[in-house]
Amino acid sequence: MREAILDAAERSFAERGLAGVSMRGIAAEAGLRNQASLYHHFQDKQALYEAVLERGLAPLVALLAQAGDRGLAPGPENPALDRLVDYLAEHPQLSRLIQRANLDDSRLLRTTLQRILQPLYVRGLAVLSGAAGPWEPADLPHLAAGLFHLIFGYFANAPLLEVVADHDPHSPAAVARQRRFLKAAIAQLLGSAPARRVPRNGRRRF
Amino acid sequence: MREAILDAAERSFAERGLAGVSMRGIAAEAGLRNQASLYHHFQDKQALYEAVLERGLAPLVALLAQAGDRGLAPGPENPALDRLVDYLAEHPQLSRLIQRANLDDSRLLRTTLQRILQPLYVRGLAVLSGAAGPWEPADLPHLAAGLFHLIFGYFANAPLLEVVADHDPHSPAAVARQRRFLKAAIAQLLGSAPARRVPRNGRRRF
Amino acid sequence: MREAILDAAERSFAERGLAGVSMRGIAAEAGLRNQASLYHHFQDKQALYEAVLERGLAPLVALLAQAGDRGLAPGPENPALDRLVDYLAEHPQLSRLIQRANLDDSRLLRTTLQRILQPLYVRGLAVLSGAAGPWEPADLPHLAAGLFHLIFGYFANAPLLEVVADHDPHSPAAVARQRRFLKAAIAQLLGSAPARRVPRNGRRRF
Amino acid sequence: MREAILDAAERSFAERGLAGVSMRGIAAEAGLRNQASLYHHFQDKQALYEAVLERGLAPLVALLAQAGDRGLAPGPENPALDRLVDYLAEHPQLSRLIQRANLDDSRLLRTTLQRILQPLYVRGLAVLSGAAGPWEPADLPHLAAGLFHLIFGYFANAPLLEVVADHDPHSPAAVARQRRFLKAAIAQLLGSAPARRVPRNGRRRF
DNA sequence: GATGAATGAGGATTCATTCAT
DNA sequence: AATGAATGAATCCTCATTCAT
Repeated sequence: MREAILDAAERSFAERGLAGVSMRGIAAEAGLRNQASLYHHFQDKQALYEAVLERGLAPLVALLAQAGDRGLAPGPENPALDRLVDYLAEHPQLSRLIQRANLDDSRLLRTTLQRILQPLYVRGLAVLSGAAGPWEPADLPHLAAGLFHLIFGYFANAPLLEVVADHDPHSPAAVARQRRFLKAAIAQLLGSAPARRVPRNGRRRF
Repeated sequence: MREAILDAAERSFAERGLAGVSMRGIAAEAGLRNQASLYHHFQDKQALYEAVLERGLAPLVALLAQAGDRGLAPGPENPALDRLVDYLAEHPQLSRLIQRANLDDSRLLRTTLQRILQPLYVRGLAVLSGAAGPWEPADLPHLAAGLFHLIFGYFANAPLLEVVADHDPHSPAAVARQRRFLKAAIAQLLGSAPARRVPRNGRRRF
Repeated sequence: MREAILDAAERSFAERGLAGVSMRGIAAEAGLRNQASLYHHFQDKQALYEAVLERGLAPLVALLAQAGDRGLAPGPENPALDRLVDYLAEHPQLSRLIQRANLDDSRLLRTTLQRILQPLYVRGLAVLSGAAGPWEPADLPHLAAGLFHLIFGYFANAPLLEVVADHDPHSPAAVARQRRFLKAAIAQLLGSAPARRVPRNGRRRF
Repeated sequence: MREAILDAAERSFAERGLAGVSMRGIAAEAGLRNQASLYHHFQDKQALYEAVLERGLAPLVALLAQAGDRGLAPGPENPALDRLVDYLAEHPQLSRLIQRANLDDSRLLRTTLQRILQPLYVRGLAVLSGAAGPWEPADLPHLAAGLFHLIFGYFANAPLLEVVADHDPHSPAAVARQRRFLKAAIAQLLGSAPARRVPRNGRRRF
């Protein structure tokens, strides 16, 4: 029941945002006959939104926790990026939900996002600080943000790509392609490209 | 008057999205005492939103048109990327407006975005197709989208960065840093990096 | 229009109190097809309530201002009490409205009542301080309150009297009787009774 | 449990009236986690209200029954008025509750009040009919109502007195003063004033 | 005797929009 | 070109109440 509500709300919020969704609509989508029931499970719309976010982000948090020190750095021994892309591809609304949350930030939301995402950011930064590439320490926040946008932007903005590129971003072929693209792109950025070539002095480039 | 309305609406829509903004709020922000006046200038809310979008995107279109065949490819002779970043930094709500428009796509909006953005995309693709790097033709839509997200994501998601990274994304120092970061990142991705270090055998690194 | 709303609201609030009245009901009673129109004239329910109170109390304020230094002290040369009773009898909902306002006091309401009623109280106190009777200065607030309750209580609690006493408090005969009663009672309390009868034998008068 | 509910409900109804109080609020105030429990003890909101009223009025009924034929007539041998004032002062919400009940009269309530209060009224009338003072038989309902308002009005409208007179009506000093005031006022009205002073020149005392 | 869940009706308020001025 | 007024529909949320446990 609570889960059904969260499911319905997740779909709705991802698709139309906090302001664009009505409690009536969520109730209907959840198979409830009445909006009042929503308020039995969640204090108000904002609380429901935050619960949706928290539940939606949990798997990502877990996934990155599993990855440990390697973060999303691509490489044969680290499946984290693959897994992340797979997960995002299987949950097409998740990227949109996160993107929405960034834009719709209210005070409360900001708190929630901060609580959930800041640890991720801090760990991610640690990983990046070991990366090669032309990056100075002051670049790292920009680099972290850039990777975030590269990874999540594809699914978040899928409809746009559909429209301007006549490209179905969710097709299996496109998802596979996006996985390869992301790996290569991250490798290019972090200097951790699969060792296609040996750096001149034998030191790994990163 | 019309411009004042557009200004107010642009701020509002960028900040809270189509559904999150009321005609009353826009009228108030524009200094009008009555919402009815809005309907003298724009047929309805949707039309106002589209006018805002169109006006907001025009400078970007012009800027990219000016860049011509070089697109955003970084290099000493191409100031387009610098100009774009400067423009986005000076119009902090613009990136958010565009990101919103992507997410809020309705039928009508989709049409507008398609009309405006598709030519840009097509030209951009042409430019990218000449890029170096490990990209096959089928990667190009992914690469184009990736660049788009890299560039616009920084300003669109500024508040998030603020919160998790304790970083003021709009400070002059941060903007300058982002400009350099973007150049370097695009260079890494497109293989047009200024030859900061020479690959041992003279072959471009990617 | 505004006046029609105030009329409807006055009737409703007097009869059922702030919480007991719905904006929908007021709109209907005012002949409006829609509650939304109420909000064109009054910011919210509370503001409407306060406007009703202010308008309702104004005649009383004026009446007492006219009475000047004599206040409500009964006597052949001071028609104020008669006029007040007449006015209250002609506006049966007014006493109830005031009684309601006393009970329903919220922060805002308290402010309104204070603004309107405090000057009346201060002036009334001055009048009473000249009264005869067994009153010490510290009795005066109690005396003022007592007179207030004597005067307004009759109409405010009319339904109760109807029920327990099988008495129609609004009938002309009853109103006339109440006028005489009030005069006599105030006279007894303030020591200014018209010398209606001389205790013939020194026996206690009552 | 039942008593705890009645306590909570009494406080709530006295403070905000029947319409201003929610079953949820009462349950919370009674320490219950769920409104459903209320319905185990009382059929519905109206029944709860009536139970509160009945329980609240019982001590007053008892007190007046004890007073017997003397009613509230003040005098050294009759402590009823003192007791009543003490009781009202100790139960500050009771006067408000009664005043509310008068104003909120619904059909059902009217029945309850009638059942409880009419015997009191009838007995009171009998007592008053023996009173001295300038009262004719037809004055008696007015006199009875007047006494009622004098006595109950002070506590019912305490907040108003607080606001306009900067007077704490519940302070021990004020309560003591009110007791003396009421005695004196009733004495004045009923003609049973202790012969405190002899009019020095045969002129009416006021 | 208490509670969690559900629900229909209704609460206040805001919405986008229109019309007369 | 701007405004005040009006309105139907929708907003979020709370209401009193019921039922199964």
